[in-house]
Amino acid sequence: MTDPEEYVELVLQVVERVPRGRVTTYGAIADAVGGGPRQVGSVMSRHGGPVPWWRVVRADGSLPPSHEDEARQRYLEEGTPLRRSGSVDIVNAFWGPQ
DNA sequence: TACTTGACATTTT
DNA sequence: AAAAATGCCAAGT
Repeated sequence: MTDPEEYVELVLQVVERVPRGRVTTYGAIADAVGGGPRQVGSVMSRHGGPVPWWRVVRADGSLPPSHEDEARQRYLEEGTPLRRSGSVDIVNAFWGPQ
């Protein structure tokens, strides 16, 4: 059941489903596809290239520690609600797996 | 089998 | 508000 390859596909599909201008969290994805948030993050680091990885943020709205600057540009272009703290306004921008 | 590591989360200092 | 400590899950060594 759920081979590693399938698990990766599930995660990537959820990310692709995130609407423009919204974001989701690793925990939400983990809750939807199973496993733990760390596992989701690991999958993203290995196979998150071709998907809008900037729409996936940490639980408090902070950006991934590896590509914040890139992600911030995307947010400015897409009109994602940002906070003065430099993080995403997770309260208004959060999108959960439907 | 045991220890270490990692795009995390939550609670406590 | 920011940093450290603890818990969690799976994979690699």
